[in-house]
Amino acid sequence: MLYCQHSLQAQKYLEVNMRFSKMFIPTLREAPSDAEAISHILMTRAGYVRQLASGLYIFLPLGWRVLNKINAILKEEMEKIGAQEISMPILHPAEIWQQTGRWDVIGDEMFRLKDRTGRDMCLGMTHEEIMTWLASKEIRSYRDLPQTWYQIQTKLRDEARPKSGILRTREFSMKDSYSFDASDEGLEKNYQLHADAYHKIFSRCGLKFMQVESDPGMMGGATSHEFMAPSPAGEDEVAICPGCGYSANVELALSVPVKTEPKDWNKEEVHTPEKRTVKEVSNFLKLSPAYFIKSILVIADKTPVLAMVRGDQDLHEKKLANVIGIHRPALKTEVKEILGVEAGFIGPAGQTIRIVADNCLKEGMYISGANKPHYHTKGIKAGQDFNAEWHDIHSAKSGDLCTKCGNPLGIERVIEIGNIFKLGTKYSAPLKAVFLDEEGNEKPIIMGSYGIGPARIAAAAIEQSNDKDGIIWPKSIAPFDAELLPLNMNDPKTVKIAEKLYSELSARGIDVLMDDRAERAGVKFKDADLIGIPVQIILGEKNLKEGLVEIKNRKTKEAVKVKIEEVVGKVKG
RNA sequence: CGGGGCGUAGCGCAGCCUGGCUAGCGCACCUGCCUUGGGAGCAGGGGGCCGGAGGUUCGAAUCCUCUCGCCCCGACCA
Repeated sequence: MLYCQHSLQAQKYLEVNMRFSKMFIPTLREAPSDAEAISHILMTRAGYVRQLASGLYIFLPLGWRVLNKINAILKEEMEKIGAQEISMPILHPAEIWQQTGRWDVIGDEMFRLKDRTGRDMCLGMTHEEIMTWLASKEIRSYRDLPQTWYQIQTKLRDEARPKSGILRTREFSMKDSYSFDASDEGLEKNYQLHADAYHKIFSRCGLKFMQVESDPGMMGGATSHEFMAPSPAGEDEVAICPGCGYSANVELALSVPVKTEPKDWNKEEVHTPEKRTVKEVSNFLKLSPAYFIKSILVIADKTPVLAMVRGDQDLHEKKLANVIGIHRPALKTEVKEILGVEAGFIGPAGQTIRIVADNCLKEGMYISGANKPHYHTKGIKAGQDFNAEWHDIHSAKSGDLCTKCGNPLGIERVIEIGNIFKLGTKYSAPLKAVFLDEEGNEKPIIMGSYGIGPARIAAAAIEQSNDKDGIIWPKSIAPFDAELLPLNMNDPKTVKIAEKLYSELSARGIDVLMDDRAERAGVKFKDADLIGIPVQIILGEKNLKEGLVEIKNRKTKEAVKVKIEEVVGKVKG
């Protein structure tokens, strides 16, 4: 009996919450002026989110429903690969972060605080440390492995620059999972299971996406991939080869710049008065920038390094950092001091400092600074005029050739929606998360970590699917399956049929939002399109007189008239 | 952190340069009438510490200084 009362109440509550007149859906006719990204504008206008402060967002009922839909998919696919859901604190003691060294490595991006006793604490930006701590306490034997634990948990990062609405925030929810294995083979398997699960997740969420090679960065470990949703609103770029399928974040994408027609110059010094940049000199000498060497002096750990790329290429800081470590550009005064000539006329010839040069400079003849004010040297050749450490340190750009198959690469802007890392023992070793193998040897657990940002999925879905009228949700993550639009709430017949359809659809497990407001038809249409529920069921007086209602597809705008009795079947199918 | 922009009603904006009536417009909101297939119409109404502090001035939304917040570009992004 008690149970019955409860469920009756629940039923009533549910119904109230599916009526537009009762639900909190504050739609806006105009977008706030500080919104720029389409997803940000539409989520705000359609009443999905509100901003509390920079990088902090409130999810309103519609927005929260979308996140829950996404989370449900995440959970299903995680459980399918044997991951077990747990929940970790977001307030962490400093010691654990100190043990892995990240307490010191990570800078202002970590929120730090002290508890009342003065103990250092931080807010979790990710959970490798805490997950590993747990494993270190509980895992003893190879028999306890493998394990995969996951959570959908809040992360906090004091971002240098929150941006694009919900895409880059200081507090966000993340599905993060962690695998613990006794062997590299085990990790490989879990890594692959996650990659497969991620493909299913993003497909189910209706996204266009791709998996690309990525830079493990400070996460450590050897291998990592990112899942990217193509969109101009993204902040990453990937290089894609249409020939062999090679795809990688431009931070590490390898490419071969298109070769230039070989020149056979005699070495000579050319007077280039006041011409300093590659652009200036190449215009002055009427030669393509590709015949020049761009030399950039940087300071790494107090020692100078001369980095060189071809004149038509750009140096990629991250690629260079992977070779020489953290570095900064040299000051103008340092250039003069170290190389003996002002910036603009520096070149590799005769220099004795460390030189790191882009692979493509190995071949060909170039023009470079003569290390003498207002002069450049024509006819410089690698091996003859200078020696260097050879690496791919240029930014891959559209039209560069694939290192694997030689086809021209394309560059695409993307939103990062997920990543997977092979961590190895980076965290288990310092935190002493170890196990005994069959022979009784103590070994560190082999780990992987895997993240997905649900809010980014939502934002990416909107970025990829919208029109001038509003959002067009993929069915799977829409806040409702269908929206009922009784156009004239003053017409008793309309109301009666709307109520009937509403309860019939609900009874069949279809989530319906009924726009029961006493608004005019135009307002309801506009809001329905803005909110973006995939199916609109339109109840107009004229059609109802003939026993018909209209079912309209939000995406295609196609509408079909069907008999009232057929609505449920039609929507369900 | 560097560069740029903006803070005036819930939202979008004007006014500021060249100081001076009661700070204004559109939308939204409230009341009534009317209307009901693409953000209707008429009439009436409520809502503001002009981001904050200090200064200049007889007088500051407006000029000056400081400060806080938000957005964009860059740096950064485990």
